[in-house]
Amino acid sequence: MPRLMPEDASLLLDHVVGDPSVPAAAANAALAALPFPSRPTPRLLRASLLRRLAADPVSAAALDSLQLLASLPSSPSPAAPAAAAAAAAHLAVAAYLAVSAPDFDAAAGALFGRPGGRARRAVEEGGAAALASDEADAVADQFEAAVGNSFSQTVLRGLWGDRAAAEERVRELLAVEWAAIGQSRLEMAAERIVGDGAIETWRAADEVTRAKYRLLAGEQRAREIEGKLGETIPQGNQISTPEVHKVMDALKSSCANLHSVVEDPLPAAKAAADEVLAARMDKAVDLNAGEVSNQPTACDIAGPSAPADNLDAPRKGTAASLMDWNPTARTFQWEDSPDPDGSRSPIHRPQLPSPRRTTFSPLQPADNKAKRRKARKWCALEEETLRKGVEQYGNGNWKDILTNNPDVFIGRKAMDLKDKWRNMMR
DNA sequence: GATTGGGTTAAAT
DNA sequence: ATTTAACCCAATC
Repeated sequence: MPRLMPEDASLLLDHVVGDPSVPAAAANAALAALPFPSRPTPRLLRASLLRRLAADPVSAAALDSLQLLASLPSSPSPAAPAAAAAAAAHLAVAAYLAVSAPDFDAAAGALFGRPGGRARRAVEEGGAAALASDEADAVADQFEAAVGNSFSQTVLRGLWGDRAAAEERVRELLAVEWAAIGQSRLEMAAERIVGDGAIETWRAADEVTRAKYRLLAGEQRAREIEGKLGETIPQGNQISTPEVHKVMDALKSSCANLHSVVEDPLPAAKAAADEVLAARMDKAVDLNAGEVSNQPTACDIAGPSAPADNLDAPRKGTAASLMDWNPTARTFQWEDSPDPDGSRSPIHRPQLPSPRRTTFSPLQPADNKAKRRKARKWCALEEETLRKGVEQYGNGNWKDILTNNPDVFIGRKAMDLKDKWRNMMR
């Protein structure tokens, strides 16, 4: 058995750490067990940052990760949703750090002050393109202006002081990023050898290499590919002894074992992406519905959908708000209001510039038919986690089980957990 | 909003 | 053709 070379370690980490269905614990174990490559693949670098963010989504270190992530060369498709999610997460974390710091003035200055503020630099020209936006500029200005102004600080705390909201922005970014992370080097190689590109690859291979391909592809697939090559399988070249058969069987079963352990990450990633897109489209539709009643075809019209919607001040409670009757109007409302009875006239509310929103157009808004998700088989880890979850949180508490295992149940809904449990109990 | 029972779809046998 | 697993819907709490 040859020693594990650094390139091999790099390939393995690229495959495992970059696979969203591999739980954090397993990825960390792999990272601890193998030398981290001196020149990691972009995918591995990205995945490492994502996992670091997942473990610690709202902190100074997270802000670093977010900025680093934005400075990486973008994934295969530099999708607009990804950039929007990155900008929203970065802004939410930076703003939360500022408002939650013991010394607002110092923190806001360090983060948003001109010219050297950490977050300011990231969102301005010359910083990461993905993080730049009019909204980010506006918020940076707000924070800068709030230094020494306790009233503005109160407003900003109300707007940005919800840690859970900031974390949610980061989780949304993680979902988008994982969905776009693409194939590992190993998967691409596998694709070339047994997938669509097989014919060309096999044609170019010499007989020794092709023999290896045959082992990797399995007997049946190899026959298919060689059939398409228009060549007969050279029986004469095959050594046929019981020993060779034993070795081949062993290889095949270890291959099968590998397949059963290493889940294809793409379906989960696709599901996660669909999830995010669907959630956004739902929001768009809901806004339209609330605004224009009795208009069944309203979904066809591009509405005021806004992915940055939840960047709003956390609006808890049921107090009536201007937002209730005029969705385009903006008002501030904060939890730690000094007059909880609401007796103060709105005229006294501070006049900070409202964060601007970038309009977001979901793909294919015309197709309102919510299409059925493609059925994706449950892997052993999911089943085991579900079993443990029912034990721990109780039968029926699907939401708890789901939200406490976000790494495992990627693209699943609470309802799916219920259905799966029903199947498992049959 | 979360959960549930009953129903539909499509893959597997 | 039948069975099974994953997914969806609408009622209910």
